[in-house]
Amino acid sequence: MSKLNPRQQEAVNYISGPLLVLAGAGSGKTSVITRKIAYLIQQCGISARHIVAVTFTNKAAREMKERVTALLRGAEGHGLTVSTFHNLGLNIIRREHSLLGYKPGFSIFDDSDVKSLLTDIMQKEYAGDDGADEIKNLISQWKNDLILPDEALAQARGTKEQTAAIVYSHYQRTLKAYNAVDFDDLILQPVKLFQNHPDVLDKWRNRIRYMLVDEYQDTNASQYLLVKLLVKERAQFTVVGDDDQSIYAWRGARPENLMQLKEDFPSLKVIMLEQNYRSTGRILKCANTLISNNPHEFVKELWSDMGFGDEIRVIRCRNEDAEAERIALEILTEHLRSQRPYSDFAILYRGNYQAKIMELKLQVHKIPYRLSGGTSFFGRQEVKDLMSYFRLLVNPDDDNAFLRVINVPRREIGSTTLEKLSTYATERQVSLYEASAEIGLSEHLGPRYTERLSRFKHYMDKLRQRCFSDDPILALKDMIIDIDYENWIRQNSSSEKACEFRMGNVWFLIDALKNTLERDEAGDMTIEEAIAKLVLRDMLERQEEDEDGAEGVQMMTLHASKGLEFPSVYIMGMEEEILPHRSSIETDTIEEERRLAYVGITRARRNLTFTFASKRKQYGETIECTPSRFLDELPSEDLQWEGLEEAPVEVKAARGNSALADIRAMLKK
DNA sequence: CCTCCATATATTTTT
DNA sequence: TATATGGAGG
Repeated sequence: MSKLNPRQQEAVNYISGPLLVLAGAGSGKTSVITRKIAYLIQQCGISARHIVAVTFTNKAAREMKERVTALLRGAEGHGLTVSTFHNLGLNIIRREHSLLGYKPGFSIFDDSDVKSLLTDIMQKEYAGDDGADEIKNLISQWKNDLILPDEALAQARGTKEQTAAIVYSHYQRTLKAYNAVDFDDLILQPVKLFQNHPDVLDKWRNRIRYMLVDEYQDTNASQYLLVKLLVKERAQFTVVGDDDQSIYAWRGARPENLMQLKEDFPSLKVIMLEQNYRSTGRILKCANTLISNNPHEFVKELWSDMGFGDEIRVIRCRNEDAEAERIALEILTEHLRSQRPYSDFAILYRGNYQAKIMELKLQVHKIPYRLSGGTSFFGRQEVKDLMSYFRLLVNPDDDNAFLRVINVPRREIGSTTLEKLSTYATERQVSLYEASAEIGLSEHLGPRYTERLSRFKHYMDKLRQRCFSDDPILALKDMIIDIDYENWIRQNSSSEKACEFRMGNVWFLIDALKNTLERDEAGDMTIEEAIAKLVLRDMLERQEEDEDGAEGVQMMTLHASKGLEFPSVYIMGMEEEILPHRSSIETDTIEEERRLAYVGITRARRNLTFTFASKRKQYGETIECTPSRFLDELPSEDLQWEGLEEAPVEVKAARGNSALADIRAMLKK
């Protein structure tokens, strides 16, 4: 454990009021938070069970918990809560579900569930499904801003918003009927609960006496309100954030919450952490210069004592192919020459689509790599199928899950049968599952079909019983064999190898569930909870990580790189329309793109390289590219340009300041 | 119910 | 240009 610097120490020791820590990139904010938790417990006599630390990702929460545990002895940390916002919300809803009108075992709808439900609603009610994505975003925005369906309808402007508001109210009713919540509800519902039931809020306030919030600049309106409600009056909290690393505004994050804090808590103390323990001086100089182009409320200037370091390179390439080739070759030679492991290198890009060529080039040169992001594990068919089975088991009202699994594998229940079942269920005001075995159904359907439906229901009923009385994991394993899921997968796979892989995912999921149940310290985790955790991606990433010891070049989007660090960083596609993304140029919101570039730069410990292509194939046609304006904003004396061979002789001679202008002039021709 | 061809469509995504 | 989705037809 390293010593804290005076500012960090101050942040740890200040407990007499609300505190905002503006922690620059690499300034050791996690140390501050973890040390502070230990301090609160060991020096201030606050019991761990009264402390709550919130993060945005499971990974951050896990890491934090591990580091705190290392600082504590024995049972000191018992009852400490370190969780994500969503997990905290989930726990609140679970404890108070009846007040909110949910039954135990409620489902959590992920993005794809939400989308399919919305398309369904729109098709049924409004004949047409154009812009389901847009409507989904609008609804999500409303929820993040704590706007309920009625209010949304009242304030909707234009036909699109009005339709969205109507769909919203319909959607919310349907979710309730399905006994389900979506991700946004995990925050919104607790806030509503606290607003409407002061007694319940008091109970939670008494439970949470000190609160710490990480990545505060990423909180949205409802998350902030949740924090505010919980800490009120007592105002015992520490929030840590960095306005310069706010890159999720498009997702509802409100970096202005940092300012808001000052107004809501006049006694707020602000501490800035500017010493960086990660990068060379030159990299930080670059980062500082770039970000100074953004308007600022608080001005930070990162510095470090890690030496000035190498020049920052900017490499111009003929096209996107040459760009990827160049990066691959550089990493290869650097790895061979200096014996540095591949995991020292990271390749960052703006959009996932850029990863493809890069991946190809790395493969050609047999360079191992790890790609994060892209199609998620949860997007896979077999995972969705299985998750739907799990969900239906703990929540029979989940029609979405029912529809997904009813014909997986084939049970000869076609669309006509389901339509009739659905009409009947709506009429009777019960779930599809419930309706499947009701006597009255036979008036609408022939015996053959009612038989098939009721057989399914009875099978699931029996399974549910086993899950709750017996060993649930064993029951689920048996289920997979019972329904001959492997055969179903085989039929739907292109090759035997693909089938094996997919069955691997199935057993992996079961394993994750098993571990979740076993690793629970309190030992009282139910399958409902375990399944909910699975939907929240919790307990899954953990296994993924320790599976493949992380050897290989790291490839990820700039967004995904936040919070990480690498000795050598390559940022590719430094071009107008890519790094300041086209739409952000159009909507005049390049500040966030600049922060994105800033995040990328500050990931690098020692070496930083930018690349860009002068020509690029896009949607079938070749287009000329202009180097990113952000390159212009960097201190030119610290940049070393390469790849200007094709440039006119005089340009070749004139490096530095005028180089970029010359390339521009040349590209114009 | 499944397969194939035409057509549209092209950011970032912690949960 | 590549990929995903949906409709038509077997």
